[in-house]
Amino acid sequence: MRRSRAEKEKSHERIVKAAAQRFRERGFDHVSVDELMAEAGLTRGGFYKHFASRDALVTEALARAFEDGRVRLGQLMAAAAGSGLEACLDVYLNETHRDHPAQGCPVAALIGDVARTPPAQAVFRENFRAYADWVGGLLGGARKSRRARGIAVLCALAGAVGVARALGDDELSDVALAATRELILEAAKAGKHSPC
Amino acid sequence: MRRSRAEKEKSHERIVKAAAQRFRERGFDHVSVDELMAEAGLTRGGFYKHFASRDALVTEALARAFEDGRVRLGQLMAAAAGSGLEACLDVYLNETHRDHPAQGCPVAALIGDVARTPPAQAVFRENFRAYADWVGGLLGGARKSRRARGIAVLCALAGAVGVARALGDDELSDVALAATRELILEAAKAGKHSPC
DNA sequence: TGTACATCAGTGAACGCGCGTTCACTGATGTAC
DNA sequence: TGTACATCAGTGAACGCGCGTTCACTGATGTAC
Repeated sequence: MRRSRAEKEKSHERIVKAAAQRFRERGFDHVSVDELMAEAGLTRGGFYKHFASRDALVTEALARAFEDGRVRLGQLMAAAAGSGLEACLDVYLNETHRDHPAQGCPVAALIGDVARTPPAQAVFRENFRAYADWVGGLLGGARKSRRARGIAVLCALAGAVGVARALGDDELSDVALAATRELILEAAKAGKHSPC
Repeated sequence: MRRSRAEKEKSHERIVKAAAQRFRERGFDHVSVDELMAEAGLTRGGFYKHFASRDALVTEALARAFEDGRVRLGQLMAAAAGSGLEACLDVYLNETHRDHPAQGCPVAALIGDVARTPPAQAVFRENFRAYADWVGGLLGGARKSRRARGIAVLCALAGAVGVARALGDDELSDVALAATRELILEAAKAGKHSPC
């Protein structure tokens, strides 16, 4: 039976929210429309009242994942001891983030999938740029190079968490997180008072 | 009709070789058994004379991809101007590597897939460790911390190439590669004569 | 070296399953008067 | 405010397709004598 506009919007939200989490958890594939609709308390058939295709949901869910990530990062940074770069590293490079991709950074969770899903790349690009600029803002040193250095730091962060997840429960997994922290801090220190 | 043992081995090689390339190119999914058998000049039905299951091929192909990568890296390093860390960065962080995942580093191409494919993780772990130690050997500074720093550098490298691929043709893609080069060089310099 | 038989690499059709998408239908919502 | 009708959110069955896996079959290879 028909539902009110407000209820439709709520349903839409629930689908996108579920997708943003499940996609980060298991990738764009390995999550079925059926499963997402069930998690949103609906059934298969209604999906196309909300999205033109599964790919359309992928795009929207990716944008939502970046938004989630921003919000969550904000919360954690506010709670972290101190602030700035070190707080960011603490919040990103830890086991909780590694073990809970569904609530984590979409860059770490979805680079591989995005590389093979052209329709999602525009959303990825825009949001990656914003993330990188935010990270760049935490760095000292020359203002002009901050965007570039922000990008490099974000690549290193995502690479470390991605590798840590691929390594599973190994001890190397923890080393990857800790060593990346040191790598970034050393580079940041060197970047601050340029030639030493 | 039956083939000789030598021919079977050649067939096996062709399948694994094709798989090692296609998997890096498009991920573990998005490559069908049919396609791989065809690329090896065979037909679907014979697959199970070579592998117990598709997953078994995934594992074997991942190991092969690491081997390929090692060989290729060796060749390119030998041809590169100078050697050591800078040659490694030149060889890894460039557009050719970004645009040809099939011949490239399995860490950059497959971290996401491996994280979601437990049976492949043992192979990944072993080979990642070997790669990281090799990279660590290119770094100066304290011997004890070289493994850890090698791991961090490899994470940063893979993260940069992974992100560059996800960004597609954007200018940010080139920035990610160049900025990661700088990040690693700065960190390596700082790491050499520890506190400055 | 030659012969007879078992083995088995490779073929191509078929099976079964999951999944994205479509469709006829229901009945509450939204709208026009 | 009330009534009549069109709209459309959500349902559940069905369709079509791709893919991993199985299977009966073929004929060259490997082996035992």
